[in-house]
Amino acid sequence: MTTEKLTTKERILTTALHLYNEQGADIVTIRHIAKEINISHGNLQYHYKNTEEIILALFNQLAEAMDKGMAQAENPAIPTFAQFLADTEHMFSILYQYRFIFLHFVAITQRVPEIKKRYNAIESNREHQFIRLFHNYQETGIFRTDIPEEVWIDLVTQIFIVGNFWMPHNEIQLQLKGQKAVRHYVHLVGNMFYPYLTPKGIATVQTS
Amino acid sequence: MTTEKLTTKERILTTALHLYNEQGADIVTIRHIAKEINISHGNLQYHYKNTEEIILALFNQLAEAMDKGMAQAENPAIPTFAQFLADTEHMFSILYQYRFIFLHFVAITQRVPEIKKRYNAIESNREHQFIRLFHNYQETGIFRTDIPEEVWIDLVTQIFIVGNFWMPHNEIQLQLKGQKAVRHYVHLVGNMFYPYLTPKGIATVQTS
DNA sequence: TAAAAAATAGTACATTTGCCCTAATTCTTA
DNA sequence: TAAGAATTAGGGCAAATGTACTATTTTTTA
Repeated sequence: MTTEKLTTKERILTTALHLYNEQGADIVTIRHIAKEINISHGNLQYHYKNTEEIILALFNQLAEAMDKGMAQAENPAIPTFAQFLADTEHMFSILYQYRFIFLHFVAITQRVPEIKKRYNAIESNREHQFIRLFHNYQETGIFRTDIPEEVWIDLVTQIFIVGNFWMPHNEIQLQLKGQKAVRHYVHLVGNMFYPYLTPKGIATVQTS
Repeated sequence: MTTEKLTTKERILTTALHLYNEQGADIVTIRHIAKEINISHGNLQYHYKNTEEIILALFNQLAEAMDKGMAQAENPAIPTFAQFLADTEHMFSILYQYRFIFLHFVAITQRVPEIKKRYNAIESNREHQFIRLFHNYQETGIFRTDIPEEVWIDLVTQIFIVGNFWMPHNEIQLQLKGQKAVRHYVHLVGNMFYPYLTPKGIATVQTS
């Protein structure tokens, strides 16, 4: 990382992200953020008219990072199950950096409707990716072929629900911090697939 | 249902529940609720010092309804998978009536910490119930016996995540209303179990 | 370097909200 | 029925917040 001076706009975003993650987007106001970086709230408002714009800018950062991660996971060198889990961990780590969004997901999407649209578009993409991946694993004999298509589709939905809401679940039930939380729920995702594996698939997973 | 006059306390709770579900607990204030039922906010405050007390009272209603539902599901006449899904539907319907809690679950538990404690206690109970249920189904040959214990435990966590967060997921992605939403996610829960079924188990499910 | 644009600081104001308090009214009960 | 308790209405206030606005300083650029 370079140590160039950050622009005010950049400092606003990093500080806002920090405060949002610490205290929640419902509590932190423009004045709080301004105070934290020692600028006037009038100045902050010059850069971002209101908190909605800041949240949207942060979401765009997240979406960009997710796009990169997805592109990377799209064509793995070796398409193993272990690789899939490593990619999932990478994705979950990115999501965790923006956890204030997912801890209050509905409130955020109500406050910034644009986010809902964008997120659903991303997820729709991701759904097709999963279906392709499953067929892939079926062809290589890792996943079972005696399961109705409908069940696979619902499996994708399950993954989405866990993917979007593991942070609230952790907040309420476990309170794990940082990578500990990430790894815990990635492990859970791994186990979600266990009963879908063939005997050969199970052998593959256990040796890796 | 009797048509006796409701007490002010009761009217406050039903009106608050309605407003919370419609507009969200973050927006609705004591003054809003008072206005809706045409009493002064001073009067409302006489009955409930603040909104936290109202929310806690509503949660207690929910907890009571859930307890009853659980007791009913505990010892089913015929322990079939179809019965299990019917019980799940009943539970999900109850949860849906108090959807304002689950749409902003983290915010609610932060605002009324008592709710977090109570809910975790309930869920802990429910976890044991599930494990017993699974063993039961294994003994009757409906569920597979070649799956590690760890995977069953994580299955319970999955069910909890889906059980607690299907409403936010619906709000953001599908926007189904009422029983349509309930049935959709109960069906999803049903499919979650498919790969855990034995061939005999699959036959049992399909004929029902 | 002078003018224009960008950035910054800070003021002002209307609204909302939680909270506290008092007065009036209605309902119980001894 | 009269005293006491419960209930109801509504005012007052401080703190917080979003928003708009002005004035000043710094940076760009022609």
